[in-house]
Amino acid sequence: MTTSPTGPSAPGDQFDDQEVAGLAARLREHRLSSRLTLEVAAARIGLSPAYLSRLETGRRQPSLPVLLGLARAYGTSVSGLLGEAMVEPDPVVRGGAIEPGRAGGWGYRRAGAPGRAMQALRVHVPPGVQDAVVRVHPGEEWLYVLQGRLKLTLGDRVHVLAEGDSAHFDSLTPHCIAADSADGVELLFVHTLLQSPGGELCLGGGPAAPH
Amino acid sequence: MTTSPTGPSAPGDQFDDQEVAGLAARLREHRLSSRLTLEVAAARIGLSPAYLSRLETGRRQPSLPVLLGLARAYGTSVSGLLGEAMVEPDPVVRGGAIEPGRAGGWGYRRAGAPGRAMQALRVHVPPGVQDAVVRVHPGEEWLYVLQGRLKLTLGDRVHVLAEGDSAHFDSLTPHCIAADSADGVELLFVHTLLQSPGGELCLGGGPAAPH
DNA sequence: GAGCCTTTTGCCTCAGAGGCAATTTTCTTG
DNA sequence: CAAGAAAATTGCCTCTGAGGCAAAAGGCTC
Repeated sequence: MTTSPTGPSAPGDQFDDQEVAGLAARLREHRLSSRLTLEVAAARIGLSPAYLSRLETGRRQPSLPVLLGLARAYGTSVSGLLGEAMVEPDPVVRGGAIEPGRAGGWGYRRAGAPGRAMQALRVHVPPGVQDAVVRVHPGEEWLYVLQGRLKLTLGDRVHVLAEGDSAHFDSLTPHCIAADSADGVELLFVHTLLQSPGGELCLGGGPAAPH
Repeated sequence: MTTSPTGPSAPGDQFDDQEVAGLAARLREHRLSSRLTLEVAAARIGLSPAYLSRLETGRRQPSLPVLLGLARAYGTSVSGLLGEAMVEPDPVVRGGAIEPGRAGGWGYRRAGAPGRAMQALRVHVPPGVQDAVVRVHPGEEWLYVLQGRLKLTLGDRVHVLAEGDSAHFDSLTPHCIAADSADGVELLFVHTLLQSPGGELCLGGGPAAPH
């Protein structure tokens, strides 16, 4: 296709859409956010730096194996690389939402206005306080580490974020956080409540430690 | 890749996994479940029947455009065709250097995952650069000053925010921002496309007040 | 057996994937 | 600002393999 000299090619001749265009940008984004040079990233994936550069500038289109390799290397899916709308293929609804419990010992203060779809908080998580509760609720969450190191558990993966790192995830992903540094961790926390079913995000609970 | 005559090709040389293998079967499945002949389906997608047959028997691998065309024609996603586990994009974005230049003198770098309702950016606004454009759009906006002083105009009021201050307002409020310090201002910027009435500012200095 | 429909295969072409090496650009550092 | 190093891009080449066409198999029904 695409070629067919005489080809009327049926409806939809140019697939070379946003998707493919966005791919290049997304590839670069992924690599940069991991602070990798072309050389390092390429080696890791099994490509030449030159070729990777071409992919990131949209001058080449990856073959399927390469595409899969890229997705794997960057810890994402092909769908993610293509910026594809996340179409849930199966209508299966996973097991019930877990009621958020309380974890004590955190201090926080509102950093945004209350009563909105989006909530922003500045939170201090003292060391040693384990957030044993796994949270699951609708909406989106974003956080940014201001100071210290954060241990963020998403699903079954544990990420350690340093100062300046941020995370963005679906609140439906079971998640819990804890400090990973001696004097706790300071972070900004923004979340949306797409349909808030009474489930107010309960960060505080315990005695609000200052700062 | 795959080729590289001398190529050690790093870890993970055979991407030709289940995914690619399954693709063939899935293609056939999709076509048959629609009761289409190769000829009809191929015409619809814009391929030759022969080639489609080869794809369905795993003797060829589709290029990216073809893959997208197939997904579209069968009303599914690439991910679906590949039988990919729906892997959420890596939620962690490492902090790092801000890309200079882009967007009218501003430097910014995505701090959250793309393609979501909520977008997070880390922005550096150089001094002197006036954001002449007054923005108005649906959604909510939140920002946090990491460094420097920010002049924020909301409607007809001008606010000056210092380090640690944040603002939360409705994007429908005409707004524009500028640096108010010699070496520009560094800020975190989160916005949603959701709706919500009202709009206020939250000045906050240090760590603070509880709940 | 002959017609008809669908799928597979042989064979060809040529675009383009992908590597290498040289060049240019960007970042450091004196 | 020049010198050097590191990163990114580009020129050029090769050769795989995508993808078309047309002929060759199966599979029907009559």
